[in-house]
Amino acid sequence: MTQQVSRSEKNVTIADVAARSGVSRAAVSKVFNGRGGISVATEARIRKAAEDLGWTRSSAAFALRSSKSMAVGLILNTAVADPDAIPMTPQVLLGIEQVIAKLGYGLLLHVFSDNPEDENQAYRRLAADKRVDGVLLTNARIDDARFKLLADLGLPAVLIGSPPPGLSFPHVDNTPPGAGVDESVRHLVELGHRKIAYIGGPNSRVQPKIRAEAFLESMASAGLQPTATVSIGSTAEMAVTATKQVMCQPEPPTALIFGGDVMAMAAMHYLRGTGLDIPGDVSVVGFDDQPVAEYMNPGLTTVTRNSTQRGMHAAIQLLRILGLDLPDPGPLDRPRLIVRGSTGPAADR
Amino acid sequence: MTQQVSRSEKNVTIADVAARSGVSRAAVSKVFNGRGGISVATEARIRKAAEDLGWTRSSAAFALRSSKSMAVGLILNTAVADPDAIPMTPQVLLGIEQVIAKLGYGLLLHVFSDNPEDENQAYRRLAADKRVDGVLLTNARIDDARFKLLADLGLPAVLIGSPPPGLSFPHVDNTPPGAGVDESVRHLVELGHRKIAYIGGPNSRVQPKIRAEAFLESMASAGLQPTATVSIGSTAEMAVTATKQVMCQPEPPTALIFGGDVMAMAAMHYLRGTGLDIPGDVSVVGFDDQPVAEYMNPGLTTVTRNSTQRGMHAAIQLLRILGLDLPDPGPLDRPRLIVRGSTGPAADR
DNA sequence: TTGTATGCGTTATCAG
DNA sequence: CTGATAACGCATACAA
Repeated sequence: MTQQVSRSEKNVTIADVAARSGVSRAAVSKVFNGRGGISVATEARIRKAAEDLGWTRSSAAFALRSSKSMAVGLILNTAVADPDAIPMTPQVLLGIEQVIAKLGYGLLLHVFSDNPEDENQAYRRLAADKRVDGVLLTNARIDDARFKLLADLGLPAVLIGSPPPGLSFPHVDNTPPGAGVDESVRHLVELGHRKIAYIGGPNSRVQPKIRAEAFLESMASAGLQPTATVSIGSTAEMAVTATKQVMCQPEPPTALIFGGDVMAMAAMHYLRGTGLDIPGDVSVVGFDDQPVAEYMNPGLTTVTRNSTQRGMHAAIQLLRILGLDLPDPGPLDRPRLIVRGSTGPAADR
Repeated sequence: MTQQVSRSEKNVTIADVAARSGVSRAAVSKVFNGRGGISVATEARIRKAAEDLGWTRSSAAFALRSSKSMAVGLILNTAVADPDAIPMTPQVLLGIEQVIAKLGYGLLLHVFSDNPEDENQAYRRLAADKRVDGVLLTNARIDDARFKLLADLGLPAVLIGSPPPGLSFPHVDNTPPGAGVDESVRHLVELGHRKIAYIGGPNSRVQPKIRAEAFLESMASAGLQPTATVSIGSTAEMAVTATKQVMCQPEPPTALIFGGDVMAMAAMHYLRGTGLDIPGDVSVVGFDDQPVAEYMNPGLTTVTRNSTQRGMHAAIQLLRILGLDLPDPGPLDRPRLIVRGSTGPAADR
């Protein structure tokens, strides 16, 4: 029982604790920072005093003095075209939080619009403000200026995903970064598909580009020519547009691989509307399992990744850079293909 | 062109700005805190100097001195039963961010597991730490201790959703809080349905309870007896369990209203598996439009809310409590029923 | 209109 | 092992 919670909880400072336990403020500080030099008895007395007074160190004073904010920033940049979509699954967030919370770190969220100009400003400010000790990045662009900028600013950062080719930057991703797409292709080839198309996000983003390239490679190793490889955008609308276009070709594909589940689901919806049967006429594969992909009719065959783990590893890597003594988390789980009803034997035509 | 970005960006402090513009530190402070008393010319000089030096006030020092952290906390409590589900759509997050970011506030995210014991601790710490000036709450429980606790701690807070009945607490929700369910019932009644069941989240949560009650009221005003009202849990699995049970009754309903879209989608999936036609045999209605609800087959009839707006209003209310001079945002948009293919005329049996 | 002095709560240093 | 004391960077009353 902590008595009197609301007893005009003034600002109980370290001085109060020191006074109550009859020691100096420095002694209290030492105890609560794990720095030795305090006798066991004294430490117990100090801890008790702090407990009684309900004292917690002021994060502001701590930050000022130690220039550690004990917070990491998560920076999401939304696409202008699709302001409603945050390129981040809640699971990643959860993973990050799980790691940092128990180490006393907070997660400061930032959502920037996709405007490189004020983004520059924003990052500068972030570094100058020192509200965070490091940042987590997502959704890298091919010509992303953030990597150089952050390096210049000296702000520790870890990218969730892969950096642009040729650039070395701390990041967390599967190896190879295109993992998952190869399995999708293999699965379709085994089902007898020869005419396969890929419809994914814009080539200006690293992740979609990598996936498109992985598709091309996988097709090549299967000895196949892709029917189409479309890099367009990550929205449902764009997926439909691209699907329409691809299916209107003289030799339409019998299977479609998408860069994301929402794209795939939207396309399924559209295809059904045109009277095509899935998977009778055309097979559909998604990417990055959405919980609801399972409930589609037919269920969507897709690639699932351990998103919570992605978040955890990213957080761990960042904290390691910040100097915390954490074990290397090792590689990420390999993405897995989940076969459901949206893929079937190739139509015989 | 800001010259020399990486010129060992030491700690450029307010003193540097003062020196460069030939004034005292106090003058600089005054300019950047909107307190008058500085001549236009001097102010311009000061601002230019700050610009040149890339100076931003240290958030730590500011927080220490002014005891304002310029951050708000968003507290999510995940259900133990379903650790992968954050009870929060990204849109709400986006709405919050849009409001607070341009006012210089940061969003500090916290995810607690559903354990009331350490939750208490966590809130105490949150208040003591003063890392946030106020908090946003979600997912209220009927016997939620947080409201009293936060009041005791003097930590400003706004609940997204409605507080437990009988309790007054700053919050943002539709009026009435059950809005949307009534429309669903009316829609089904107009289609000729008489046997309607409701399957929603647990009664221990405020929101699900309110929705269940709204369902009962709407049924009563239509002169109907509900076939079933199940309060179970918000997961897909639980929705399926409940659906199975409800449909096995001697007189199964011809229409099902669910407390959430994921529940509805999972149930649709299950119902199809049992050979039932949607909406031929049974109509299905969801709640809180998920973008993908549209792509189900048939499309899911559901209630959509302006989630971004919910987030914005919650943030605005909190900032108003914190003393910012913002206009009252007024009421939320009323939820709208979106009729898609999952609802149709009542089966004739 | 501008400058000076002081304190916010903590940690680091260094002498006891 | 302990206790002063000086920063950390800023905001504010008050003096000029």
